[in-house]
Amino acid sequence: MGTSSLANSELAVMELLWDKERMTARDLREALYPNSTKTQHGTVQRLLQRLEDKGFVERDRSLPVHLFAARIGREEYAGSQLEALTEKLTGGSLAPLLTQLIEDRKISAQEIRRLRQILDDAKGGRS
Amino acid sequence: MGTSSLANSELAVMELLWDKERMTARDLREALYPNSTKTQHGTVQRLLQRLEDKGFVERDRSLPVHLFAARIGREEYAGSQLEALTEKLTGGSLAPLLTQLIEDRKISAQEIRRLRQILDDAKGGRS
DNA sequence: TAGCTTTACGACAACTCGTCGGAAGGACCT
DNA sequence: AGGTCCTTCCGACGAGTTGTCGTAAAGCTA
Repeated sequence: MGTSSLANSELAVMELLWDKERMTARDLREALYPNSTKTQHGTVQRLLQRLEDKGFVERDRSLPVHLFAARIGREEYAGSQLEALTEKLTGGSLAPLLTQLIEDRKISAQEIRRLRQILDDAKGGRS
Repeated sequence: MGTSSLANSELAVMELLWDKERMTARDLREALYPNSTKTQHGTVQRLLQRLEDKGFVERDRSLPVHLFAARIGREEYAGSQLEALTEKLTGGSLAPLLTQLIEDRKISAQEIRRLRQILDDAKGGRS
């Protein structure tokens, strides 16, 4: 399904949840706004609610102070974004993008080796 | 630096320019809106102007009827978008994304072979 | 009860995107 | 010259998104 995409502030929240697994709104506020004026509660709550609406965040309401957790992993999100990108631009094929990055020297030799390794494993190791 | 990104209608224009190399606004209007009411030439002009502002399109003003051409290729754009994506989500590394796509079976065996081929060529064939 | 924290939500400004409409100018024909 | 087309140029608008703010309601703790 079309996993929608994350805006900047939303991504910042997700980054924290990807690192810490379970946080309260207060934890997030303190991490995002070091000198937290009181007004920024609302901002964080707003972000969390929208992320919940979009299905990116899970909210544990069993306690009065809710706990938030990422519902989709960073890799999973990154993968879906990459898929959307190839779908939109190259008919779903990754090859042209990879070619371009290599031609532009955006990929190091080490990264190339790593990618080869991944592809080799995929070839042999399908269940 | 940061090549900004294309909205849907803008992408539609670029797709045409990527195919045809040089077009007038009229060509574009007819391709985009088959039953072109008169009002839509403004829309196309608007899109073209914004694309020109963003640096995606080049406008030849030497004739009264301007000629438009893509200033960045599809592959180049796709590559820059992929680069922005990895930069934002995985610290610039492509490996996690590739792993994810393979795990989710989003990449066919044929595509995997193709990617391997590209990587092999890159390894041997650097100038 | 008073005080503090938290949730829930309405509202807002800024921005983007796609679209519309109209002013201005040039080319061409009669 | 006048009229008609076509084109460029640009202001504006409605809708949607994003980040923010303010505040009402609810719940705990003392």
